Amino acid sequence: MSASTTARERVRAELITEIKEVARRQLAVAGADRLSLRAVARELGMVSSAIYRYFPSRDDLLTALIIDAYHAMGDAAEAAFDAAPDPRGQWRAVYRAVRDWARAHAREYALVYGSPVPGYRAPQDTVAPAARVPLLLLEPIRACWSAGTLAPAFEGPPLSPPLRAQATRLAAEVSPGLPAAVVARAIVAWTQLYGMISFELFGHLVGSVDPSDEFFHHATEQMADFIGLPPTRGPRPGAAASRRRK
Amino acid sequence: MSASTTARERVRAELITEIKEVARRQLAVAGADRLSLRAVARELGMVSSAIYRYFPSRDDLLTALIIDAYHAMGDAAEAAFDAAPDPRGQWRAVYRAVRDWARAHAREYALVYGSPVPGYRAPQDTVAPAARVPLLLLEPIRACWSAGTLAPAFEGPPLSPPLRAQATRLAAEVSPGLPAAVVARAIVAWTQLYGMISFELFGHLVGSVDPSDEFFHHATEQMADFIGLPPTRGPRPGAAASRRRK
DNA sequence: TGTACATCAGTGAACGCGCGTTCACTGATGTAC
DNA sequence: TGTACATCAGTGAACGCGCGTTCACTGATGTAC
Repeated sequence: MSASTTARERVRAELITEIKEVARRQLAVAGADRLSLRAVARELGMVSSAIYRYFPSRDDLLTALIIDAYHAMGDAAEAAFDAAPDPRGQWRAVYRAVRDWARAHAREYALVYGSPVPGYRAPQDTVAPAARVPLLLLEPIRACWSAGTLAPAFEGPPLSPPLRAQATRLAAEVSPGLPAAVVARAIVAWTQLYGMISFELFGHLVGSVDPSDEFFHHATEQMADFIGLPPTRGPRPGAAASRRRK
Repeated sequence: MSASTTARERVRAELITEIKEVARRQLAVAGADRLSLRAVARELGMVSSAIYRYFPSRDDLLTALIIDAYHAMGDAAEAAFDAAPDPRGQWRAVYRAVRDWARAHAREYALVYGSPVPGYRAPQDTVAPAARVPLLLLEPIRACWSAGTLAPAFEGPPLSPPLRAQATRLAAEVSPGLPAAVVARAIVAWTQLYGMISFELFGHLVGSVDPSDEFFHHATEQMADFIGLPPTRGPRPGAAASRRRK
């Protein structure tokens, strides 16, 4: 682990980053199936076979991009979360951050949440990064539950025994003590969020609520009510950040 | 329009159908980007250029498949709708039919609701077929509204003026008189439904609620409550059909 | 500090593949008189 | 009913393209003594 070894390793790490950046840029233009190792190499001024020093195959490069995308989204959501003043604010912040990230990185979003890339199987390494956003969404729910302030807008149907079992097992892993019914609701909201974003990005809201900003914010509050997060006291979402800076 | 002309046209129509069937079968295996005109021609025992007698380009074949997929899904949903006894039953029936169809035709579903095919732009002809399922979902809501039995589980946030305008315009096109707030809720439910199905098919529920049947049915009822459809009197979803046969 | 050797990065040619689309053409099927 | 002509379906060769991956190789960078 001498200085020189580190130097070589540093160069190597930089090139890996650079390859991923170029690949991401090409992804943004072309979509996942059009992503080509040869094109990436060309843009980097290398010969195509040189890429194989860094990624053993195209699929491995794709996997790296997928993991990066999950993390980029997780980072954005986490930063927004941290800047929010209270549980409902955190909920809003994560919703908004996920959507903003998705709109700014539509192809990367599609890579992760769109149709599975044919022939590609996601390895286990993607599981943890993928869980970051849902875990963040659970956090305000858990906090309110602990504080006794979680007040679902309506009771909803009872859980069937198998669903109760699934939700209980999940709660144990992720937020011990949270009731199964609450977990089930959270999953409903989670799927709504991504369904809404996918519809917006993939063009299915054209003709109904497009542009979608207002609808998005409305759905955010609907789902927060559905979950039972108590209303924020004081200023509304956008204002929260500026209040901090004061 | 003599009999002989019709004969030739009939053969032509049959070949168009056959091409689409083969293409659909290949889609089921490979995914949209791997769909190849040459492969389709090969399977039909034709030379690849012969396809151009029937579809001017690969994109036109894709468009035809997309429209067919919307219609297949619409047909399935409509049949289920027609067999249902009351508004909530219709809601359930459509939810279930859409999911069943999606699971049975995952690649076709992905073609339509997954990532947009790179370089492909959906022409206007897809709009009406795409609207069939959402229109079916609105139907029980409209019926209950007219009957005065629509009872949302909670009031929810007020609509911002722009959202109210969008929802009102949409209601005017689609279900005149339906209040904007109801339309907005319907869209929330609609996006939840497809988000849930996409997550299930694309593997994002692995590790939470997989298998997803129980969760799906739970979400169906949650969303029906959310919308305010009155509960069904008597037997539950599965039983409705057998009751008919009795 | 200097030399012999091992490791690694990158090259360039090649393999073998499949694709969408065009074009001039041959026959067969239908139409008009 | 029969013939001349027009329409259409399908052929086969070709154009021009890009792809992922392998392999033997040259140099440069680092390591051990």
